Amino acid sequence: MSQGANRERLRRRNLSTVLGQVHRTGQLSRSALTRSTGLSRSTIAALVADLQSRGLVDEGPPASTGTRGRPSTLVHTRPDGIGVVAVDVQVARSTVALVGLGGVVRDRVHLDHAPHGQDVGAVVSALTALVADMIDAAAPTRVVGVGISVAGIVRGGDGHVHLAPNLGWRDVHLAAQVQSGLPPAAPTVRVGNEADLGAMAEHVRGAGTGTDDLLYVSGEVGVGGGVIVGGRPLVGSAGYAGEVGHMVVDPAGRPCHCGSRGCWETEVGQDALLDLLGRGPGRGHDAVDQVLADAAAGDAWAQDALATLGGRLGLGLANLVNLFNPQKVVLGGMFGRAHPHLADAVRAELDRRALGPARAMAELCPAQLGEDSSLLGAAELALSATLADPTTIPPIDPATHADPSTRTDPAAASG
Amino acid sequence: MSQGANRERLRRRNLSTVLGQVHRTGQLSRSALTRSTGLSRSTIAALVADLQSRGLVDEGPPASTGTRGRPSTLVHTRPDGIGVVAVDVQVARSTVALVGLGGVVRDRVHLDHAPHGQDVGAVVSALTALVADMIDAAAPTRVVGVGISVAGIVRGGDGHVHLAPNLGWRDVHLAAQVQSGLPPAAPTVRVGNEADLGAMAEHVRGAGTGTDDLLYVSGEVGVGGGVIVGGRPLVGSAGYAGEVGHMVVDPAGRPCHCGSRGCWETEVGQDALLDLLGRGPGRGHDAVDQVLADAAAGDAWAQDALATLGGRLGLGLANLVNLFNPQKVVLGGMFGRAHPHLADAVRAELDRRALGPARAMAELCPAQLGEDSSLLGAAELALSATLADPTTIPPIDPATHADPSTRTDPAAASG
DNA sequence: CCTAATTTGTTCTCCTGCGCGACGAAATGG
DNA sequence: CCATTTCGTCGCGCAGGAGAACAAATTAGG
Repeated sequence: MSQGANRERLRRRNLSTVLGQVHRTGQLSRSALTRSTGLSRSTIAALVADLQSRGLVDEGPPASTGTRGRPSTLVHTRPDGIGVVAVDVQVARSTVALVGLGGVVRDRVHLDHAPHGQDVGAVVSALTALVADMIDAAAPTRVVGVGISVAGIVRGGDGHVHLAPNLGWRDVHLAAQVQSGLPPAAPTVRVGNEADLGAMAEHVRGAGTGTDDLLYVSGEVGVGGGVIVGGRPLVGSAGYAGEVGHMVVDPAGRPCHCGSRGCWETEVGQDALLDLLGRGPGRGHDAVDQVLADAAAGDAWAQDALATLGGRLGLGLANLVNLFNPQKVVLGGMFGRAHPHLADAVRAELDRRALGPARAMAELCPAQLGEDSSLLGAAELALSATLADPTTIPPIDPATHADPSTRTDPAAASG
Repeated sequence: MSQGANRERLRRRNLSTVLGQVHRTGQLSRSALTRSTGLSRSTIAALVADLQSRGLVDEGPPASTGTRGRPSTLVHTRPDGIGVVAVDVQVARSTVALVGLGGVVRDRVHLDHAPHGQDVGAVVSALTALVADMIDAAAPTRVVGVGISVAGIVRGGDGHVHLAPNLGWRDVHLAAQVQSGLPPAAPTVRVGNEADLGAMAEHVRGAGTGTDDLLYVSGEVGVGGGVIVGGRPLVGSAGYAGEVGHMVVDPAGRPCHCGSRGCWETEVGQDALLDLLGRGPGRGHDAVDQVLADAAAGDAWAQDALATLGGRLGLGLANLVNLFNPQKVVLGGMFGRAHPHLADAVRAELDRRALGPARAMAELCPAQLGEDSSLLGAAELALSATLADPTTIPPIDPATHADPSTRTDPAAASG
């Protein structure tokens, strides 16, 4: 249950703390590290040197801060140190990207899918090939993880996709399939839910920076949710947590594909918006953008529809605010794009439904990372093992000449 | 943000881990500690000796386990070492108890309240006096904390009760008031929500032992909820999290005292049950017990009413299961007492509404601690600071003769 | 009843890893 | 140009956990 802490774990933890901070901020002085960690200067020096020997960070020239005293050395992520391959699987097309430590997208490839459903195996094979290519092309950057974002019900432990309705997937062992299509020395493949990963990304480098309790709700065809609790993602006992889309908001409401009735996403999903305007549930994304354009141009009908949607959105958000007491409520996807037209209605409903103190501290804001949020979240997922234990990255020993297999994943043994 | 770990904190953490395990299990061998913590035998010996010197634990004679080899020394909580005063504030009467390390209730006093509302100040003063008496009477046990359970919206940080509808309280600085009524040397007073504390208690020593992700839902006049996520209580950014009672399950439902409509607790609270049977919203608790007795005696109307209530309960629980993906759903209060009559209807609704994988792993069970769950949770709350940092308890130095002020709280400085 | 095997407690030494103080280096301010 | 401030580096001290060696306490088996 509770782990004891020995020297090894102590060092690991401190390395993890320092690397994590550099990763988040990208650039940070040693003295800032001493302050934020409470560790001494000599310890910080030793930790940074350790991380440097593993090729994870580098020190740059000190930058004057205008204050008195000797300026502190800057620590930054090493551009070609390590990286991960992040994959965002979407309906129309998927994205495969090489993301470096610090969250920089260094390379990006798209894969268009056939318009009306495609064999799951074919999609997975094509993606796997792209991942393999990207790992190869990344050299000399060592790829330490692969993260995949899927809009569906994903078991965290083994990356099994139980159901991804919009992709038409059911019971796909995604992580295992991709892993088996990669060379044996390839890094571990992990899979996460799109919204959970979006929440993570917004928490680390988006609208939720510096906020340890946030709620991310993303509107697409369905509605996805991700929760950060105390700075950590809420996963539940098997990684299924955060499924906000099927929260019942009206027991007698419209039937949902999940078998229940009156699920939130039947009320605030793409089709619900189009239905409000009498436009059929056709090609969702483009039609929604049309509504947003209309509303922006002053179309009262579109504005009304969005306000109605905002009310329904606010109803569900009120429940979630009561349950999670977040500092920020970040709206992503369609809700983020429609934020200007929704916000007033959402806030009004929150005022009506959510309990006073929890309501008062929950700040509503749109996502900042846009299309990239799930992709960057997938990168965070892939990086998480390394961030938690930087000692899995072997030191670059100048004596022993660089072994090509160094690019493999030494983190596989970690739990 | 992320704390660095130095030697001091390392030791603190290890002491905390060991003490926490002894506290939970009450009795545990040294060798079990080495296994569960991963620390060496010599380290465990040193840690236990340290805790022993602070009067927190003691070693008993080794008990043969039937296996080969030398039997391991048993470590148990020290009966008269430290304790906390736990208070459970309820409508009709409150309880003040002295609870020792290990969760043993060593003394218990009740305070009956006037039938129809009483001045808040009078209640608080009376409780404070009882707490002070109990601290005095506890000697030589050192009282290291005071924990109070209240059915209401409580700010975790400073123990401010924003609203406790059933008590008729609004904006009561409960922690501060009680604290100011105690001697200056008295330990810190903390306040928590009844259901959050109930969840904690069931997690530590009730139906949720060994379960790190559980959901506790308690039915009284209203409906309270507490969530344990990854072994830790879900508090949110200000401690307001877990307010399940005002989850809207029917936007056009009955008006709730909170100002919203169709809140879950208007559908499954005590009055909702009585309403189903055409019995007015009178004296809740006794009337509910009568319904339960009727149902147990075979009264079909009562059974039907409970089944209907179970369906509504299941609806909300389905939402929560989707959101939190718990391993266990623990029903407390009225729901726990009515479990035999509710369970089938709840399970049926869960099957219909909750998503497959999350539903499959969520086990429904009644609470085990009954009336005492919030009280024991309050004790856990009061103990938490000491459990997190046992070094706040000074060693009992035989050289320096026992200082009477040792009974004060050295944990006040902890964050 | 006695011996072998096994597991644990105890003690001792070793060594890692962090804090601290001293000193030099690099900036600002007057 | 010097005082002041802040920071990096180096050396030392030390806390605390690991591991080995030995003693102790039990079971298994004859």
